[in-house]
Amino acid sequence: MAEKYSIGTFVKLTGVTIRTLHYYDEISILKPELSSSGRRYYGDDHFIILQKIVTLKFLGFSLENIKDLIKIENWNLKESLIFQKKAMLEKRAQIDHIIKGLDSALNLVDEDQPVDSTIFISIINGILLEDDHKEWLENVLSKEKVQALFDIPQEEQFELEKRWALLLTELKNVCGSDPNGEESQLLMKEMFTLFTEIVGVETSAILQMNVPEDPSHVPLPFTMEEQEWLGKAMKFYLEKEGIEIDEGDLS
Amino acid sequence: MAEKYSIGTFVKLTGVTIRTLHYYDEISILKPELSSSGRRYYGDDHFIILQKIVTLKFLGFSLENIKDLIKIENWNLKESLIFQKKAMLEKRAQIDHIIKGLDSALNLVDEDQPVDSTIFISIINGILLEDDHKEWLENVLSKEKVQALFDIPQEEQFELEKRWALLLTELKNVCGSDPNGEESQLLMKEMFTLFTEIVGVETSAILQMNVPEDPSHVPLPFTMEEQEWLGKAMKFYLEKEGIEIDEGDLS
DNA sequence: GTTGATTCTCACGTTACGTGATGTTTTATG
DNA sequence: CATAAAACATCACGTAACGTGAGAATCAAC
Repeated sequence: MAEKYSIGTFVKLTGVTIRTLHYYDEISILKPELSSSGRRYYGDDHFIILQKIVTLKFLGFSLENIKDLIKIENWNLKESLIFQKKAMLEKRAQIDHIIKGLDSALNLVDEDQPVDSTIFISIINGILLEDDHKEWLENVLSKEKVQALFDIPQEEQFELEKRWALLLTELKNVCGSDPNGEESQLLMKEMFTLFTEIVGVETSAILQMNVPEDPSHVPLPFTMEEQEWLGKAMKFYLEKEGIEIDEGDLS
Repeated sequence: MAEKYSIGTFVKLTGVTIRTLHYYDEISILKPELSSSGRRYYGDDHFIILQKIVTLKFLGFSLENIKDLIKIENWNLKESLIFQKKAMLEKRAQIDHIIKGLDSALNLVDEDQPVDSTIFISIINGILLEDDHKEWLENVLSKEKVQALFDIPQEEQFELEKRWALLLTELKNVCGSDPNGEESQLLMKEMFTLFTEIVGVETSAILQMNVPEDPSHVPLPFTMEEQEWLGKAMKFYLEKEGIEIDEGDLS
């Protein structure tokens, strides 16, 4: 009953491709018998091994790994399985993170208002680098405040992101006009309102936080000229509000 | 203010490697200015493009895709984002499936009893091919029964898998002894009990189901000889139970 | 002028095969 | 038995996004 199958019939039995069997032969993970003319013949034992291979592959193991797993009869499988599971859980967390980013991105582009690409990228970056931001924020705020910041519901988060994007867009539009003009100053007010709303502390407090020096590359969606203009507008606004400000805060 | 950075300083600003910038230059996704001697110099505009690239890469897009996305100023981003999200959701489902398989695998190897590798593979395969099985089962059972089958809680599922593995192991052990011996027949009884318990119908009913011809390669964890022996043992058992059986049911 | 740091261009390695191109063996048919 | 058609064989290159040297050229500093 020990039938031997040619490679053609074997692939029909197993569902893998001929090339795959060639490859497995090449890397010595599944070596068939050879006829005198060099043709490959597979039997039931090969069938079993192949099942092991595809199953373990399905579980996420690499062929290199599988090679060891089926060679070493002494399956120390448990360890491998645990390791594998940890890796998969990490992968899933990673994907969840990406999906979250995609959701926020979709939320932004969903509006009728087209969003400037630099703003878009800046905001999405902010979301994706959330964890870094969190760590960074804990330098200047209490842990509870930071936690509260990240515990706000998704909807609200979306809302804030949208307002932030809109504000940045409008800022970019008025850039170049009078920094002390009515429009500009209205936007400044909205900006600090948003700041306060997001961070949950007063404007004056924000400016007095001693920001630790760090080169974590949070990209600003503004050109040099725009940043300069922004600096002027903020200065006017803060002066009117009667808030002291050190020189050289706006890089 | 339009500073130009050498590649060395640029990588320190951005965090990517030199090789990456070389590569991006090569595939024309981020082309810096060149000095007369051929050295690369990057400016703020390159910085912005690079931010876009890394962000979109984070969102799961391929460089080929990104190339189009930043070239075509007309961002039809929304479509791409939706597509991307769908892909990611699929990926996550896939990973969830794998994790489920790993859990079952861990549950099996967790026992003191070592499990024969063919049995192990067979069972894990059954779990991983769950969906196929479901479809297959709907050919012979009612939809509700099938649904009920897959709705049983995880713990119970684990329990059944364990019993099944144990049974198969013991069967393999007595293989070769008298198919009508006491031990063999006890195992037969447990086997049909398990069948009944799992599928939820009587043994006689199982054997009368007309199984559709399909080459869905469900691998049995038995060698040819073992299968032959199994056939005999089953025949004895069913005869004692007074159940009719057609010839040629056991392939 | 000489060293040391920086940067350049090949060019191969990675994973698990897909996809031809081209040559040989087996099988089927007249 | 001759010949055509399948089946099967072995190269060998392509994939995605870089990592990792090797060896040569350029730059900044002493």
